Amino acid sequence: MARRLVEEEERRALILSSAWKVLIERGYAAARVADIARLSGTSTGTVHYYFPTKEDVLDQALRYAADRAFDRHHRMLSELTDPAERLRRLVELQIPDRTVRDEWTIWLEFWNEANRREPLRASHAAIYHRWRALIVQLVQEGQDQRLFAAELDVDDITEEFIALVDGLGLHILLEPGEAARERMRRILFRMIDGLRA
Amino acid sequence: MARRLVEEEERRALILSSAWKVLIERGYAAARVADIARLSGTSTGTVHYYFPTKEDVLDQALRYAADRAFDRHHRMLSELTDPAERLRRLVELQIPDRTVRDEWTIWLEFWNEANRREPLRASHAAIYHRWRALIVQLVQEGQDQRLFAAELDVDDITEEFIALVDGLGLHILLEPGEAARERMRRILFRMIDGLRA
DNA sequence: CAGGGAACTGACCGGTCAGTCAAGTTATAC
DNA sequence: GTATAACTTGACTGACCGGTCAGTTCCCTG
Repeated sequence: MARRLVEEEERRALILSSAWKVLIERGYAAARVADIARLSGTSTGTVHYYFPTKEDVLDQALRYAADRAFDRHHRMLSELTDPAERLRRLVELQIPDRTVRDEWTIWLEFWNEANRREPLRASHAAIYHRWRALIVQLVQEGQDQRLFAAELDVDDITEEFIALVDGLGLHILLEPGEAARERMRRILFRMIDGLRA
Repeated sequence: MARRLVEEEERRALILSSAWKVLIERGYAAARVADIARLSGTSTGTVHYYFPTKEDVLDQALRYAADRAFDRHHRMLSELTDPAERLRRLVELQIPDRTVRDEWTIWLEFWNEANRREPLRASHAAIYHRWRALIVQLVQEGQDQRLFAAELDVDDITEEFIALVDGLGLHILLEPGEAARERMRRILFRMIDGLRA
């Protein structure tokens, strides 16, 4: 019986976004159901009413966070048209600073959990697949417009780009500093320049 | 009183290597002192005799693992002389397959914990500093021998190399496959070729 | 060989927390 | 207005586990 579907969905989203905050604050392992309940303004009973186990809430919160990050980046890109410009914007959006620090923390937790549990690994793969598809599209557009060299292997370029973002982002997360951020920008911008036809 | 210094050190090393196995098997958060004790063939009391808290054992096990990995790689490199050859060997040693999978799992745990606790972040930074120094030395040797282009920024090249290894390794860990391993090799070898004078 | 301290043991204590459930509240249908 | 089902609550239970400590064993020294 789907009597209060809208409110029910709001409730779920509220719990998930609380779980997201708890994940950032305490991490997957130390997250408590009571924390999520408190942040949501409800009780532990209600959290369990919507999500059978703690694992369910946290896993869905990880996916929820990744989806939202993807959508946000996707939206930001639609303002631009030039493929190289779009790639550069993508870099800017991911350089860890005070505000995107949280997103990187979630990624670390996601990687770790995905490495341990098959079902989550599948979710993770789906999310990365979407990321790759986005980059592949940008690079292909660049080639179609004769802006990027035609002989480049699109999949290799995509993998290299994402690996560089992940690796550099990770390093900045663990050893922050303006110089490191500047270097991430420099390295990736140079790579993007190298795509030119 | 340093009566049984040798045995004491052996004991500590035994406990640390057990902790290392538990870290791989269950992860930092789910590791139990009782697991470490069982694997070491001792009691939880003994584990606590050598290490005040669980955090102490696990943190030291992380450092222990990182040190051993570094030493092993360092040793493998000493067989070679050509800088480009050495870099390629370094890549080969880090492509995740059945045997180095464990090492990558430890890195994931290390990153995650370092991201949450300042003291561990300092240990992590020290370990990465050593890694960077190793690569910097290899690149500089290449430049000194006129094998690598002199105008390259050594620090940028080093950071790019390590970021690529971390990013690609991470992706293979989470989405294994021969094609992905082949791609990691291809991308990094191409980068190394690009250093040529 | 006796004394003493280092090394070791594992039962136990105390705190934590996920998940349950019985009782209550609110909304809907008719 | 009443019956019914959805939803909410939070006290409670049972499992888990880190760290302690009283007691034991082992080894060294004099």
